[in-house]
Amino acid sequence: MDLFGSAKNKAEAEKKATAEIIEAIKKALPKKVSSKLIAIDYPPQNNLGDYTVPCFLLAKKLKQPPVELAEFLAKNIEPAGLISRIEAKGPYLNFFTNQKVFTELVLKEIFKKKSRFGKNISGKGKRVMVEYFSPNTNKPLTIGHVRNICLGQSLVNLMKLCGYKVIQSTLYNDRGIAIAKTIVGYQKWGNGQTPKEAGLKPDHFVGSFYVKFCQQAKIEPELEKEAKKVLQEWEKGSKEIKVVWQKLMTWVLDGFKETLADLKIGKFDEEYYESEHYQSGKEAVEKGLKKGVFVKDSEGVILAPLQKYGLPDKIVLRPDDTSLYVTQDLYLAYLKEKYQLDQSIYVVGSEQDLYFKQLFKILELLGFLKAPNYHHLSYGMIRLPDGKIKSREGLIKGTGADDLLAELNNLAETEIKKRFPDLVEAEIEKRAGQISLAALKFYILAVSPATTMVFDPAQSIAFAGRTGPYLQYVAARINSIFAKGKEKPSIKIDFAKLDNELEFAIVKLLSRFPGIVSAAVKNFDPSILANYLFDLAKAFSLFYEKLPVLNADKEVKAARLLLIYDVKTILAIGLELLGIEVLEKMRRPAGAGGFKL
RNA sequence: GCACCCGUAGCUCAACUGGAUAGAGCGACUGGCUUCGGACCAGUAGGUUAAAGGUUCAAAUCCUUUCGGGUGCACCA
Repeated sequence: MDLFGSAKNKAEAEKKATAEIIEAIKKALPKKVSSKLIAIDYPPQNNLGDYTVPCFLLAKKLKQPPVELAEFLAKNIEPAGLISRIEAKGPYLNFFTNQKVFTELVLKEIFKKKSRFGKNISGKGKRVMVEYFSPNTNKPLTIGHVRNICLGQSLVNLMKLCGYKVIQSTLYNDRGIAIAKTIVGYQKWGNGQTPKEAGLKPDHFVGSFYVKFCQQAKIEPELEKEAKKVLQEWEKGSKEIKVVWQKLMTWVLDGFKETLADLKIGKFDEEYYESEHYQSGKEAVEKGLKKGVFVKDSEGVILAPLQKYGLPDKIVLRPDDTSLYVTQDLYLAYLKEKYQLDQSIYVVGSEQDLYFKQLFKILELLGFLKAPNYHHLSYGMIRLPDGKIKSREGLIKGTGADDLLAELNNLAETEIKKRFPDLVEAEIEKRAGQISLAALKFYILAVSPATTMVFDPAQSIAFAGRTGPYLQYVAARINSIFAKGKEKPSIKIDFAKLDNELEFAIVKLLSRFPGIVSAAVKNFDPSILANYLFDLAKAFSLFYEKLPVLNADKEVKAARLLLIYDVKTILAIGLELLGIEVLEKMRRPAGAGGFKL
């Protein structure tokens, strides 16, 4: 990842500073060098400077020791424009910017552009489909699905900010042996009951039959055969089974809708159902055969020979012409053609890494998109401290999405009541929902996707420290200052008043936001943004602790109001990109009475 | 058996893809509200980056080997 160099998307101040640095170095050198050799970066610590150029590459090119070169450059570059001071520190050439001018550029730009700050055109004119969620429809959702949804959602938001036209899609895996098992379970033990009659959330109700089937099948192995038979009859079009199937699927999807609503996830632009497409996959296979992408072996199996690409061959159609999971992904590629996609992204767990390598190769051979335009956003699974979250035997307590949401909601309510005992019930509920969701989403999104997360239902998600609620809290505090001060921020201030290092640390972080957005999109990794937002919030807290805003001298106050206003702007944009709500207040509204200090 | 991923503080995770003294949060211990919101802030302890070699001016990062964990591997979805 390159948070700096390759990001064309930069704050004005940063653009200007880097251009000046490159220019100055080139001018000071006796020989002409390529700009590529001047790799500007951020120093590891604030006191070292604002920008740094490690001189190794240049030194090699110029055949000079890096330390000497850095010293030479430090002496021979005259600070000008945004650059106020240059220091050689070993082989590093460190640049300090003019704090006042830099601050002015950054704060004004954010104030003027608001949510357009951070926006860029890297995706302009490009159509991209992000397929995520894609659940099996035989059991309730788990925390794993939540990770998928959080990643998909924030990636969509980020790409939209970068100008992409994004089509959100999902694929319901509503066919297959697991569904057949659920049908058998319901037929055997369901007694024609409805979820309502059973007093269960519909997806949990349906899932209970799948679990019961799996438990019972261990004792009665012949149940497995029964399920196979049901699957065959279903595929042949048995009316009787279709009716049951339809009923169960409707329930499950209703249940999913509730969970998605709890997670504040909106509609998908395109919802695909495997049951509707799996048979059409054969057409896709036919086309592939004609193109020579697939071959039929002696037993009548149709496969894609992929060994010459370093991948195992992939079977795409059984000898009896029945299709496989991959068959329908091929068909979907034809269906998706109508969107004239430039890029297609699949958010799916890392256990499918090989599958997607094969799929993308096949799709490329079939003449769809070129390889780099397919991307598998692969994420690690979520495990319990002592193992994996198994879903066949039913969910382990606390790992189901609904349980988890309810549990977090309770925790949040308790926290709120502890702090504000006389808040009205409706307000407690509302805030508990917003805060617990922030905690969950940030907890998941702050970890880079590839990491296998270890999750302990009892203690993993907290509300203090490096958490979603902390970020909400910082934003709420800033709001609070404006509510109390009753003054609007303005850019007609004396920027020289913002001369504290705590303030400049914030300004520098603010200036990096556009690059952070670019990096998050480029790497398909929202955790870059999540971690940045925490750093920004933390920098604000440090400032807040030491320097008063409302009680400061008039001019200082005006300047600081603009600073914190811009912090709030970026926090709000960033949190929204992560799918996290910003709260105006986290405590009882002033004037509501009865608030005890 | 083969392939891919992973191993960083007691725990959960970072580390700008090879750069400066490996950083946060939690937990532990200590301190801070007559001052804009204590879901906060400050401080202390905690590391041979699984181990051993190698490449490099520079390695948690790249290569090799070993150990440990995970995930896949053609007619499941």
